[in-house]
Amino acid sequence: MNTRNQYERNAKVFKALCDSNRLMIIKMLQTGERCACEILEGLHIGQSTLSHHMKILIESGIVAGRPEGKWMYYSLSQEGCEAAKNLLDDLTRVKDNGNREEWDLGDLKVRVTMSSCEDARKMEGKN
Amino acid sequence: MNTRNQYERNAKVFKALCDSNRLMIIKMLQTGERCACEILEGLHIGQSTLSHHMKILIESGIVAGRPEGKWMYYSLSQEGCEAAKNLLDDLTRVKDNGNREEWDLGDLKVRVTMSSCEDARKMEGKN
DNA sequence: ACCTCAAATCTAATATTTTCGATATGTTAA
DNA sequence: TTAACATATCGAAAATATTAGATTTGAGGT
Repeated sequence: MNTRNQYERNAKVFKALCDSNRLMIIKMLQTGERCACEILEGLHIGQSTLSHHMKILIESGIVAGRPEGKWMYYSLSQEGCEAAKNLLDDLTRVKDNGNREEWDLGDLKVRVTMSSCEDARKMEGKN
Repeated sequence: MNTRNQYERNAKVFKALCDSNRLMIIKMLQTGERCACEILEGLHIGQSTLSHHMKILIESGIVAGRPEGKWMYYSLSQEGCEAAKNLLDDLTRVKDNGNREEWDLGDLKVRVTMSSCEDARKMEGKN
């Protein structure tokens, strides 16, 4: 079942992708592991801001960090990227009505099985 | 070439996906077209808030709207969903170094061709 | 031990997003 | 044409996210 929390968690993955600086960082990592200082040079942001963005990317699972001495190396996590793609696939997959899931949405559990506002209207007073 | 604007535009698609209410709306549309009033009943938000979310979803291309009389029917746009998936695929695809794209990132054009901070260090004073 | 450097954390300012209530627009029904 | 209804838009409040500067932490190097 999909709870509100599930949606929050899923939204978190996409949140990682909805800032243009973070998209640029991901682009940079496509060609391989990079250390923070390299990434920093390409972006017009401060060091603490970069650190904040990297934290969000790592928490989303899309990026992995590998500390080495003073440096921190970042790379795309294939598992995380796959997970994000699967999530988007699931989300955009069209289901036929027979496969209808139950949502944790109260009344809607009933209402969504109706085909239109007109039908819903006929129900008025019945529940 | 990827400009800053390109990243802004791409981020917009993901922005549509990073709110839990919008994810719930998308889930509802998986089983087919729904009118705004139906969607509204399942969510604990006001009517104007729903309208705002639907606008964001439509502008991202993921959802399509079909007005019919007083009602507005929403559905998943297969084109928009495909575009979002392609975008995510592109973003998470690992490239080998030969295919390196040029980014609109100033100095980084040079720097990203180096393999580590150590190498970069050797360059100091040379540019 | 001390100094330097890279990165993370803390704090506060600013910008953006979400939300709601009120109002406007546009459609249908009486 | 008015009334009732569905949705969109406007304006403001509240919640979140982004950012930078200052400070802290932790790893080397001297």
